[in-house]
Amino acid sequence: MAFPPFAVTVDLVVLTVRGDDLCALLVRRGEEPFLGRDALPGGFVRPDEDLAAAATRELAEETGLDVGHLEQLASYGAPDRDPRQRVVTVAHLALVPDQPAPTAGTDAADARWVPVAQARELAFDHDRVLADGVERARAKLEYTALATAFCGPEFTVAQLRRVYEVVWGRALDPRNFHRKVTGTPGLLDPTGETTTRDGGRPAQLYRRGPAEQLHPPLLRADT
Amino acid sequence: MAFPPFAVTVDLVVLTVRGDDLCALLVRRGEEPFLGRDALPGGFVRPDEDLAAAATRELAEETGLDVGHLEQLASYGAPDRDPRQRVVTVAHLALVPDQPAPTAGTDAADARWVPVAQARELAFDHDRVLADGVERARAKLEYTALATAFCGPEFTVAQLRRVYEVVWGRALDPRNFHRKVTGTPGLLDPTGETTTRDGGRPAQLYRRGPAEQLHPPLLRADT
DNA sequence: CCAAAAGTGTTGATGATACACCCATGT
DNA sequence: ACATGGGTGTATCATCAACACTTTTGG
Repeated sequence: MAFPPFAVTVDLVVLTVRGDDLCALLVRRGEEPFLGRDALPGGFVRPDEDLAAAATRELAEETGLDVGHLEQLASYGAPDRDPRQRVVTVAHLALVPDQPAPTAGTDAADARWVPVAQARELAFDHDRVLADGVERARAKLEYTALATAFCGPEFTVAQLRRVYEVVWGRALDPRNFHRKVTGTPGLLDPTGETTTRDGGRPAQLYRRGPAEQLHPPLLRADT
Repeated sequence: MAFPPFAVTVDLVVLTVRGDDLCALLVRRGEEPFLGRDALPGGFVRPDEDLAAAATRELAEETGLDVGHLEQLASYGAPDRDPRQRVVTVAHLALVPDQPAPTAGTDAADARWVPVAQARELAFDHDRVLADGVERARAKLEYTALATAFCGPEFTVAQLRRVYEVVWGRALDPRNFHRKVTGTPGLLDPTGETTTRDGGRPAQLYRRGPAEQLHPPLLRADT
């Protein structure tokens, strides 16, 4: 059977919360096309490899990161998106805890975190892919327990709230947020430990619980 | 540059509401592999064609249907999903109004509607793809105006409610549903016309309005 | 008149927001 | 003592489920 040959790649929108910014992992391209421009990390899918496996492998290669969460985002296959040949890319979204710096991996020694608000003029159609990934992350925080993927294995309610505030760019009431998340059964698993902090009352430490969905959802509407 | 060659296809989960069932469009395979089994309609992406364009073209070829809504669903690319060669398929979800029957198209003269509850043992990994499409449709009815895509250009509130009841498999209160949808600004656009009906008070006819999102959402939870 | 389906009003429960207030720690 | 941030109580407001009720047609 004759069929048109395509190259298939995976690209990764890797997001984290650093300080006051939602950041994406970008690599500087070392070859044409788009030489010198920033791009999302990614690479070819191997002949015997599933799409999810390819995404996991690329993420491990580009960064030594703990992966909080990895899911398929969408596929992009405009005929002219790569000037060399016909390429369809299956983009994936990864949410990871804040790491000191992405450890230099094999593919991309110069991978670095860039606030998504400043990530512009990326190679290929990666502006669009990044925007879709950010929008997906914002939407999913509303009704899933995904925000915990941005935190380390143990975290306080205030750290979790910080994630929501940074991703949504909106202040939340600490009191109501606390009641909401501690009142959702299965969301948070108290460790019994507390943190020593710089100048306030110590906070309870939690691990993420078994709940995946948030019911009822947290809303980001202005109202 | 060397890269592993892949075939890329689009597959379509085409859903409609017929009577008391949510139905999917299936075609009987006329060749190996999976000869004689049911499958989702689909085909190869052409060399100069976008993914969305390929989905639109296939949908037009397989059916002469009015397309209420078409969106990308997900991609599937397990190495062994097609025994002949490495194929990655980009599945799309289409919601269409109830049509008397899919008109025999070029590719699939025997395309037909099958209730999703009875669609089993499909070719390739299409059981999984269909299940993902149905779940996506169910979820999106909650917070978008997508249900109108299942209706014709003009419809009554009761017809729209019927869509929700069939897709969710759950009875809704007619009074509360009516208030909810007519009270959401931009969702429904009254035509001023009414229907003549079999034995009750005539209903107002509506067209779908400009609103895409439902705020607040309609919930399908049991509570 | 009666049946059937459209559409309205009202009520009690539930959840969200806003904010006053108390608790535990470092300096 | 007091600043800082963690955590609780409570009033007000919006929304929802439930259901009695009225309206408009066909037989």
